[in-house]
Amino acid sequence: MSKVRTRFAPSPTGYMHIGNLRTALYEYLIAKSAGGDFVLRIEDTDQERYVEGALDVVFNTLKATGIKFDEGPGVGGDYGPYIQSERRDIYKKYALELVEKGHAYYCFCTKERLESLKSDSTELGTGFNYDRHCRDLSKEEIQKNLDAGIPYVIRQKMPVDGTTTFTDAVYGDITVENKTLDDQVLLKSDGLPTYNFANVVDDHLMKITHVVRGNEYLSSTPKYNNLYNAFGWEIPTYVHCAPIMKDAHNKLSKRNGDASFMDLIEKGYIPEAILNYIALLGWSPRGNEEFYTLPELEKAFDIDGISKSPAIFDIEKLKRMNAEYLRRMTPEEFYKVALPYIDKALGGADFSEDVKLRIAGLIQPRTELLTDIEDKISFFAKLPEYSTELYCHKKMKTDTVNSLTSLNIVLEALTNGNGANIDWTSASLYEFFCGLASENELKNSQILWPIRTALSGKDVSPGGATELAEILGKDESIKRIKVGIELLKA
RNA sequence: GGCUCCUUGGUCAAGAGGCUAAGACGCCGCCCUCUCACGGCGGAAACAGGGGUUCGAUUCCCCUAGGAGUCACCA
Repeated sequence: MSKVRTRFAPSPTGYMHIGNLRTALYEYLIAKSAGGDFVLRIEDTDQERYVEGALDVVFNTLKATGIKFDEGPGVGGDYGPYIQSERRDIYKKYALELVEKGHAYYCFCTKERLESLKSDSTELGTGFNYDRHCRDLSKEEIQKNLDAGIPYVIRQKMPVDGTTTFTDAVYGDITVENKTLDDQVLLKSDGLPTYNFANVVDDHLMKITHVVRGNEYLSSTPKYNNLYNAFGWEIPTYVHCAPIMKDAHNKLSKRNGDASFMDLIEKGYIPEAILNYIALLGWSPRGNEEFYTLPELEKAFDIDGISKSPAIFDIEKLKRMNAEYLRRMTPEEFYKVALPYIDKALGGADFSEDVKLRIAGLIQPRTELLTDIEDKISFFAKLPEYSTELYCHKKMKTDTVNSLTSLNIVLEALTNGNGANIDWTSASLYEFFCGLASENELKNSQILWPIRTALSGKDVSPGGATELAEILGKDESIKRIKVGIELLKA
């Protein structure tokens, strides 16, 4: 059996959507799980759709996810060029070969004629198929038209009777009647091939063994097979994938304003989580494990696990997975990815590396998206204005009155009492505050909650009273407790 | 409309004739707890409908319904 080769063949539209990325991932995994090659090919045969900088989007996304291509633009390979617009002459040659063999023909029909055929067919409510007007032109007529410089396309000559059956690795055998097959255009009048043609020619020439693509191509696959057969080429294994949906009725798409890979990164998701999540959208592993690194996916992936029905993209599950990825990082890894967000949250405030490391430790289990960080920790740099309502907490049995009492007790103990020289760490502060509570016949929470509130100025904080105190340091903590006392007095 | 495909909890999904129909996200409850989160435990929640085949169908066949794709000199 020949070496497995797959290809990712995006057209450069400047937007790498999630569905595309998943297709690339599956192609990559199919190749790598079999020790094969993964090829990147750019399908830019439609010059009108070309977008400046689109290639970079493709490159950057693949790079960010770790999906490396073995051949393609920039890295080369034995089957280049890998950009279709640079392969123009190749297609023409093969198109002519097909004409020669009697499987394709010149068509001189004008756009106007085709338009009117089309409008007729919509009126009748039937589908549009080219009426094969030019299918049986004589050699002389063709030559005359060519000599006269009349623009032409080359069309594929479909069989008229019988059926065509093809096998898809996901959907199984699919049979269609040949009479439903259109004599599709292979070579456009601008000399460039259609996708339908370029795709087949390139996949063959590049020795692609597994064609992975969206199932919107399912219905045109019989035409491709007729093309392979006309050339006498080996038909690849087809792997058609159901789409990723935004909801029950709409695909995820740029048009709907849905997030691209890069959008998700900007929203604070990390590439590993995104990749892991989309691998599971439309594919299911053998066991119950859901977390896979790319190398693990290479081992676990199999075509049998690909599902036939569309999958709705669930941002909640992605979020959860992202959170889990962040938690599973070592503290050092987390610190590294979180640092830009931490620095942003802390503004210009002067915090040592050590303190930032400890802040990271506090937020690591509490962060779902990296973009959550700023809001969670900005109070470290600047105490927000807050309402004394925050001191009232039913479960903690606190209100503004006993909170004031508690804060005064704490302030006194910390400045003049036996807490004045306390070792300023979370553990010893915790012990000390609990001691204060029992001395004054208070619940721990009646001491700790007011402190936590005074230190953070927030209803929730990434850590309790003593954890916040340790990070803020003694001076700042006392300062904030005083602010709290003033607020409660007023 | 023709053709093709799809249909298990709200979502992702396992299942490949006999199971109390997995697991995960989300949701609810309890526990843990210096708030929140994390973690632990538990719960509610599904085979689109109807016919067959079979001793027995989520699983095989047919029909219906619903949904999707396609019917371009776009990919």
